[in-house]
Amino acid sequence: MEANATIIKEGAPLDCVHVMHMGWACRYNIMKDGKRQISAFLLPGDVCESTPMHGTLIDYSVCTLTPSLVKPISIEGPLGFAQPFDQMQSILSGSLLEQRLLRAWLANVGRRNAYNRVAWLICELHVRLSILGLADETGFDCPLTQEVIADAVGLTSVHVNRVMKQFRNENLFSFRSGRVAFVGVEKIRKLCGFDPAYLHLDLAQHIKTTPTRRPQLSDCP
Amino acid sequence: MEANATIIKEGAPLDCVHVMHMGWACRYNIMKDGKRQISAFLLPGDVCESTPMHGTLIDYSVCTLTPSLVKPISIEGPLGFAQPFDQMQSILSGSLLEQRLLRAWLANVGRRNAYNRVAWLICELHVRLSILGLADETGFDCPLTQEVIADAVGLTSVHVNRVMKQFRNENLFSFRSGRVAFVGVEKIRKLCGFDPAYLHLDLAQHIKTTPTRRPQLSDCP
DNA sequence: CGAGAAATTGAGCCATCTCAAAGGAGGTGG
DNA sequence: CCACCTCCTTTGAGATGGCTCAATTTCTCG
Repeated sequence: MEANATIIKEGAPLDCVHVMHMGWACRYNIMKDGKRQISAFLLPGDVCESTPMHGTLIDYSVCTLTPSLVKPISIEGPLGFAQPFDQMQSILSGSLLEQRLLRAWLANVGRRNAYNRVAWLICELHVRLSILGLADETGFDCPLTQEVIADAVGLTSVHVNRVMKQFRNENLFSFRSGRVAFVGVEKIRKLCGFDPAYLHLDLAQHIKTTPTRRPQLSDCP
Repeated sequence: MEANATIIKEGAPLDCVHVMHMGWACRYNIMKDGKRQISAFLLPGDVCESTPMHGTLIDYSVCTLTPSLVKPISIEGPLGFAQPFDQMQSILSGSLLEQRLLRAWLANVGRRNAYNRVAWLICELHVRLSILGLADETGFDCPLTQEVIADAVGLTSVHVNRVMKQFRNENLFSFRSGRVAFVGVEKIRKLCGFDPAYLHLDLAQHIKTTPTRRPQLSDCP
């Protein structure tokens, strides 16, 4: 799929599950006044549907942020029918993980200032990408626009820009031309109160459908 | 239970489910700097555990806000074992609803100003309480402190107070001595962009464990 | 009636927003 | 390979919404 392609439209009934194989996407809502709130970033291995229950009306939209490989998986009939228990379990784990992320995001937006908010998001992305083998201590490739980041953390793109500049000046990390380059991750985590364990990301394994070695973003043409 | 009693402590493993029968509670997280973010209000009929999966580590705390009647229900063994499918289904529906609420809250905190944010929360509470028969067009009893509201919507209690004053002056509703008294609900919904359908609250029925007629808050001593 | 909690109010500050313009960077047609 | 276009980033200036701090008043309840 192209960058900026719609995968899921708010209000549609769920009849099929989309798994990200390559590329980035985001889950979001558009408010009456046109503002957008992003509620999740979807990375390789993630499922676009936050709770893949057949027939439910979806309360968010999903679109790609980069060229992506998205695999749709059809669901036959209502869940809990013809579906092994294990699968149900793993859907539940996935749903649990989504909730944890959402609560963490809510706290991030509700109770941190712009500076820590952005730093925290960077830390989260770093952890998640590390698990996928898409990040290391030096940093990671990040296709996010400052405006996208702004919509995720409840700020203005202008202000995100200023905060980024501050990070650069303070020699914490730089975010330029699609790459987040760390100077020291620990320092960043400390200042924004990021706890890498908060997600219990071991759980994430349950919902991954692809093998341990994930496709690299760099594999992409 | 007393008001202000802890029902669930963050970090504990889930081994039992708590159903609210009477009174209000809230789910929250305390941040490293001591700030609190409330992520949900729990009303009669609600389950304190947002995803009752046995053994999972809970990433939030829950405490009562009023004197409450809370019924613990033990879970025998891991979920999906000795549990009928229907139950699993309803846990999943519950989890889905929690997610919808969380996304709505995130958008509320991330993308609305103080005024609309508080108005929106009031609207949500009104809808949920209406379903329980605890609210009507004239308003509802609301035991929330301005500080609690502030912690839910990412503001300061001082500022919540000023916003409340504005609502009063503009003749939209008043919030005094534990009662939200509407002048006109529709006007409020319109101004803050509240859509009563967003939660698909019909779904809520799935996770309720108590009969249609709920205990009234006013039944409480 | 007294004590503690919650609500209210004022004054001043500053974080973040808005508006606007200017500078890259990559992509495409000629 | 250049000119141009578009999208993104960067920067400035000024406005303001929401915060902090602190004092006062009102409620609630024993």
